[in-house]
Amino acid sequence: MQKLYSEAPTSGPISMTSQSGGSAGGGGNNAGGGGGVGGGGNQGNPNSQNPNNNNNIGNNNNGGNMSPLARAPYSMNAMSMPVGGGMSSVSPQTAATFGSSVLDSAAAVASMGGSMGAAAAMNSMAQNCMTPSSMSYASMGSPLGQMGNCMGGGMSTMAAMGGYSSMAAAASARDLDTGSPNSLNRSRVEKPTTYRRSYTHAKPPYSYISLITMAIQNNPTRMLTLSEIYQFIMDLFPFYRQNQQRWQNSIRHSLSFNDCFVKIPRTPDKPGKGSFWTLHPDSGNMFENGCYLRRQKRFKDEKKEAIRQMHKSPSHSSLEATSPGKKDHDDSHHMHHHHHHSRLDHHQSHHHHKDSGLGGSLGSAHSKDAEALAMLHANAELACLGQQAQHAPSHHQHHHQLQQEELSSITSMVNRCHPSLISDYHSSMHHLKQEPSGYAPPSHPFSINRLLPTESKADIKMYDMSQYAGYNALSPLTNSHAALGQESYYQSLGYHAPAGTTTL
DNA sequence: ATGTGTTTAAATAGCG
DNA sequence: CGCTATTTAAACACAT
Repeated sequence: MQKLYSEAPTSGPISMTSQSGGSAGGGGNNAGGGGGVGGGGNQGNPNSQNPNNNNNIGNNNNGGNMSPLARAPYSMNAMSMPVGGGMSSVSPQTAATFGSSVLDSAAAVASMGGSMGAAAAMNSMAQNCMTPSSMSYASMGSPLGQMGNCMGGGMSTMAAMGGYSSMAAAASARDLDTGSPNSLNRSRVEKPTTYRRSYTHAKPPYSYISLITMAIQNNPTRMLTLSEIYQFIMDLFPFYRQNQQRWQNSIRHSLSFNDCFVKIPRTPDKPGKGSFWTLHPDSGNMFENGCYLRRQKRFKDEKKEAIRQMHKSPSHSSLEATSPGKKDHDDSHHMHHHHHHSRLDHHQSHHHHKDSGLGGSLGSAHSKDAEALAMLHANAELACLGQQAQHAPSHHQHHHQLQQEELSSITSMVNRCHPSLISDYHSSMHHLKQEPSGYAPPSHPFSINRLLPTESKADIKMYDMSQYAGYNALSPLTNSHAALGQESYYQSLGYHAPAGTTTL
């Protein structure tokens, strides 16, 4: 029984022995900060999960106005559009694209998607290329969709599953939308629509790591600034328009704590706030098991790990740290992709030099490097895929069938997404992979089923489904993507836009 | 001041 | 039920 998600970001009863104390650490001087005491008790009463209090602080955007109710449940429709309740939080570009608040305009959805029943559409798309028209929708610029590279088929599969038929969508849309942007249905809202409310507040079934990965993967450059990551998440999931302070802190923590995320310094020619974040080239498909809530094993960068180790027990000389083959110990034993070194590593090693004082992996960055790097990543990811497919997870026999399917869907995604990568992709595949034969397994491990409690499957209600579907099938990005066309879309993201535009 | 990053610590939650 | 991944809080360090 995996839990679906909790209502409030907070979560429960945190008992916490309040006290904070120990200042343990302190340590790390070098790297950043360090310090403090940690854990601290939560100040206020922990249990109160009222999402309301706190945050929103200024962070701007977000909709201040959205009352919980106002916030539409994201039905697919809602999802499909950038945003909800007020576009306030939506990125300018996106907003512009859509003009008015989407949410309300269920109609829009209907028209747009009309049928887009996600599932069907997606699947078919995956298989072959789509016609231009289908492409628009399916082409999934959807975050999830594009995640294909690494997040993999899983996401897309899920989307497919979602299959909330358009009717479902329609229905919900219908309710929600009263037409005017503000109409937030006051009156109706009041009614005990608990369930609906819950949607709204429902926490997406993805870990922060998944979310970050989605965000990064979704971007053509495969590099995002912190604030862009935030924005992506908020645009996609209304849930995160609340309690920003809380989850954003978590995001930050995730970024620095997990080796799979690599920080790339901003180049002088691109002034701005923080650095760029990207995925470690070797991180591979961290969600190959199809679970976006918890990976089986955390990805660890050998070097960093070594350093950490060293840090801990200085006794071990640097030798160990340096030796490449080392470390695996702790986790390696079972599974992983790790070394199939091929050209990937090559690149990688080639690239990094300095990096943060520590192990430095990746970090150079001369503007073009950035691009190169992005490319590199793309390649790496693709390659990973290939590899993955190749020697399938021998370890856990479950998902093997996936590969084919995954591969093909990914292929199509790749084609759709980064034209420039296509060739690379092919060559990678060439290298690492045999060609897909297309047989499609009747059911795959990545299915939404895996995300739902078995027991409750039976009672999954339509809205539940649509909720999931919403997460995957359509996204603001998808639409905008469709509407603008990739290039424009990229630009709209501000990668080439005038300074300031993008980076909030 | 505020946003970014790091890091410690503790609580919680998936999963085998 | 145990192990460990993830989430949440907080304290800092730094850069803008």
